[in-house]
Amino acid sequence: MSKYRTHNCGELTKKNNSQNVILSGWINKKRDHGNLLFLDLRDNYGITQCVIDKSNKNFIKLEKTQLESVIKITGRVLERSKDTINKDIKTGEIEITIDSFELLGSCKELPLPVFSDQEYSEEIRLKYRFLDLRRKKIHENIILRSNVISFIRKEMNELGFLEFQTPILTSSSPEGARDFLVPSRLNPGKFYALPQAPQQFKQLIMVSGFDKYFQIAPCFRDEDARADRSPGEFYQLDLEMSFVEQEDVFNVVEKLMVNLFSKFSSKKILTKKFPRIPFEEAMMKYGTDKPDLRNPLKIHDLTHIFERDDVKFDIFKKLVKSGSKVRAIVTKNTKDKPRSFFDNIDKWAKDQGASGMAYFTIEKQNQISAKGPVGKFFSTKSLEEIMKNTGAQEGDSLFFTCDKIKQVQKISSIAREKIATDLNLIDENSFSFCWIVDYPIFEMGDDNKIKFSHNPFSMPQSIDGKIDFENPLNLKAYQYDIVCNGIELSSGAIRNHKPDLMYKLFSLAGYDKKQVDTKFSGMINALSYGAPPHGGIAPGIDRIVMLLANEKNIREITMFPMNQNAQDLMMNAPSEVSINQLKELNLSLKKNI
RNA sequence: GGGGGUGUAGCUCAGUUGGUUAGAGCGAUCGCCUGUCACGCGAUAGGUCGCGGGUUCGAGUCCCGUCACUCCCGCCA
Repeated sequence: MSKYRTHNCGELTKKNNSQNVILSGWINKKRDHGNLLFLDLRDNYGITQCVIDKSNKNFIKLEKTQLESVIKITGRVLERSKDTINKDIKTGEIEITIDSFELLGSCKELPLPVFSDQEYSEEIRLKYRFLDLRRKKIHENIILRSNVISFIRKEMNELGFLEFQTPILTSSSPEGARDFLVPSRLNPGKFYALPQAPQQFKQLIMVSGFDKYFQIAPCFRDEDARADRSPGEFYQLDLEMSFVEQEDVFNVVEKLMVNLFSKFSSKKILTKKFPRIPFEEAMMKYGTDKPDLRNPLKIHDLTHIFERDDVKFDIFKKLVKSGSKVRAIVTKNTKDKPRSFFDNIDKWAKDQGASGMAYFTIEKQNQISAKGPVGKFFSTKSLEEIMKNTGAQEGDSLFFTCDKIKQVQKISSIAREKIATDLNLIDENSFSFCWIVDYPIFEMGDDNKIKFSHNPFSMPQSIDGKIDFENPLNLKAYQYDIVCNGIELSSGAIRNHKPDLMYKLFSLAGYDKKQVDTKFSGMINALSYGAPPHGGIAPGIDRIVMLLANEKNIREITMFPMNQNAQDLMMNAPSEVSINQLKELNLSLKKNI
């Protein structure tokens, strides 16, 4: 029998009536009636009410013991009378009559109340994270995270994947995010880098013949924080498979996501087979490559309407002539919405840096007409054409925006979100997954040079067995993203396992063979000794847990997060180091830091 | 690097047009209370109004600067 407990604080029921028990835990709450004291004892498993009265010699001592102190009590389970049952806790049918107690760990005056629904500043929460983590909601989030990770491990093992660790001290990668560097003592002047992802290692694992690999992999990128992005480190479910095509990877991930999300959330998954949306189509319909498909609104291109002579909306017509595009969003049956609804969206668009959003509502008396500030510029025929193009009907409204392609995509994408939110069109009780596929390999850089738009290791798609190297900007890759509720969970690809093809693609981006050999020596060398076709993906664990826990901030699902300035306020990291440590590493600091 | 928000008691917040001694709830301390489960009642302690400067007879309040936290942009192959 344990010295500290016979039961935990979440398991006793009336079945245990009149048993003698020992419980240990934190004092969650005291209700002191002067001669009678109720004390809620809490541990990881639950809360149990304990009672003591003044006839017990321990009464005064216990009455004075601080909240959040850790105590051990011995006592007897007593079934509560009907009118004193607490239905809110698992152990609410019983209480413990305290016989004696022992103070195991005393607690000073608390810098933040643990038992409370209050919100606290991030600063105090992070500094006293061990107290913050005792609180119910975040405690449960962290447990959820643990359960999600074990579930993933179990599923992956059952699917025949092997889990391997890859090095944490590795080499700096030439492209991508900023690296965290670690100076090498044995190699003065040289640095390790922490991996941004185990990308090259997992491909090497495939070349080594292990067939299917996964890892709950820590990844390190020295980039600025966001609400959904920790500074410094995050975790991916990194996976890679040999002898597969894109659909094989999709099948594994779809099955995993559906199992995972249905096990850990009661929200419904809208489509169990995730729609595949080509990148170009996503950019057109949603203005982004991470569309929230819970949102029923779609974006329509109406540029050609503004080339018609019977449309007199000159501001847009002029812009269209100089190469701008017009995009529109249709809202169903909004003819009775107040003027303020439309004006708010126009004002909002202006706040977002757009020139605003023009709008009108389609009406029909004798013939189709448009009602609204710019309605008079549209002829009946042009309106009929708009209705044909967009599926809009009488009583529907259209919101227009006109700008250069990138800006018009951006503003229409966030307008789609804004309008749907205003009209309450998004079903918060669902998950909507999709695959974005057919990413272009290259894009035109600001310097008018062709550059890789994503991962340079992706396999280009061929048409009729041929790859069209003459038009590199048209080349598509077997590269894909998985998106859920507008959040990018991950991107992945079928890899380019042919060195010749890799040299060719790099040459299109302006790298000669020698540069490729230097930059990616490990990879390119390995691919030259018999590499299997392979591909994979790496869904972000943190974002998955955020979706499952319904949290907007990554710190709510991270045990010991850093603040926005990448500092750990509890451990005081980063910190200064001694002169000797620097000396050993052959480092010196600039004086004026 | 840039933009927005916040900063008043241990915690969460209020503080009017610039005007006497800066308040409340929770927590702490002390006292009363034997059926509470956000127990109740009474009292006490607790403040560099983030920091520095300015305007003013007078600044928590107005102005300038600065720091911290946070959200966003840039960045994130």
